[in-house]
Amino acid sequence: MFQKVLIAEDFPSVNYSVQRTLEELGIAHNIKNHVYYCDHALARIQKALNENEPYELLITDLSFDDDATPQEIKDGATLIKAVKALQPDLKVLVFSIENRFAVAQKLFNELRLDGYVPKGRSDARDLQLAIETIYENKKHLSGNLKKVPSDDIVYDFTTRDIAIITQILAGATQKEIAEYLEKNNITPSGLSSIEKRLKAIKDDLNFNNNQQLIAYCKDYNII
Amino acid sequence: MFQKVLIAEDFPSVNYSVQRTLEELGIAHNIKNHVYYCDHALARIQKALNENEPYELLITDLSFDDDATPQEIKDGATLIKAVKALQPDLKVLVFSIENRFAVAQKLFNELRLDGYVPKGRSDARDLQLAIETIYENKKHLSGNLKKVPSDDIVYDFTTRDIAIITQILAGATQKEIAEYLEKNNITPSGLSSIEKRLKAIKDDLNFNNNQQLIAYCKDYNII
DNA sequence: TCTCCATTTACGGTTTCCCGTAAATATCTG
DNA sequence: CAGATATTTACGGGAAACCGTAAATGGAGA
Repeated sequence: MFQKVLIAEDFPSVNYSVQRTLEELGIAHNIKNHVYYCDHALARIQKALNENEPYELLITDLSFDDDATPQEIKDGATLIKAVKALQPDLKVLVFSIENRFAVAQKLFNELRLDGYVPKGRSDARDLQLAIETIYENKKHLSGNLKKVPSDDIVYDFTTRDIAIITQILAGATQKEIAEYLEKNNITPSGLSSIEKRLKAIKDDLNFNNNQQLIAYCKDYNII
Repeated sequence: MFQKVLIAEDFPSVNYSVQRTLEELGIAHNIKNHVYYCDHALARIQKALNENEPYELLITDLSFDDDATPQEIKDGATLIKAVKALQPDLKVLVFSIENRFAVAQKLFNELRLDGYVPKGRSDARDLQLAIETIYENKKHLSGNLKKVPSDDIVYDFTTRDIAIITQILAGATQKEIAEYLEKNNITPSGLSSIEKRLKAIKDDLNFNNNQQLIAYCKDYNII
């Protein structure tokens, strides 16, 4: 079994139980292996590398609450990217409240993830199984992930789309949004282009009005 | 310190660490005192009462994931209401991911809650402090709750408002919503009344358009 | 440079929404 | 029951959004 495992998780209430799961797998407990910030996680991995005692596995959350301590890296995905650049062979297991299949799948594809376990009703067992699977050099995508059909096609909004939607939520009219885009050199900026883009998105997602689009964006944490 | 404490929490990853916190406070560990469903919690409290060994404290989550096991009681607030009816002197501490001050305050007022701790960066310590405070017969409202100014005035939508907004999100036009209200005997149902109501809400909340209203509802879990 | 193609903008008609006012209906009060 | 008040609806003008088409613009390649 793994000997050196790092946990990056901002909530002590979760961090503790991951520790417990590791102990049940016979992985020795060490206070230094539990960090509450992404920056600390990266620093510890770097340090371990320097000391020629690299970590074998990183278990990380995806979202980290902001607090008084300003951080360079503010979320798990960015952390994983940085970590993989530093130590490509390090196994990475995500343990997150996010339980949409598509989100996990995206991380597997983009970040060469080794495992994904959503927090949930059987997360302790799930986590244990994932660690064992990864130890055997296999990937582990938890079966407890929500595989909603519509979820597999997460609409990909461009940064311009996001800008438009953000302006809508700021209370701007479409004419004002056109002026805003022009001012910020976001092209195309014409009023007509905005109308067309919104229509195209709504057509794709089978929506009748913009309110539905806003709800969709909120549901999928796009804004 | 308390001797008999019941934990109602659906995620093992959180349940474990609450157990640990209790142990650190010298409260004896017993597998029967950790339940994963609201119905089980109520049953255990009833049983303890019958055996003349009542619980002293209930630590409960607010939201419980649905799964294959159908439940009578599906959320913490309902559980607390039922529990207080059964054993009015039982202390209740809520431990939830929800960290809005207004939500906690509402529970204090309506359910005679004894403590509220949001999951977060210092939740373990926070939880410990809360239990100690409650043991001294005092109320504990965690200082880590988000006290957003706008949060204190959560706009109170009527069931008719919710119906209108739901119809908007179903893609209905205002004319169609009027027909819908009429069909469902929700008064007033006139098109004009819908226009006026939406305008009134937007005026109150300083919004320019309905999209902002939808975003607001999503942010505050109104729909 | 010219042509072709794709993208963007301009324009006009239509629908929906917005918003004030007036009429109609309901509710309350003596 | 009459009169006063409040609520709801009807109506109409105007603004914003919607939507198709045509004109303009901008590159890429010959």
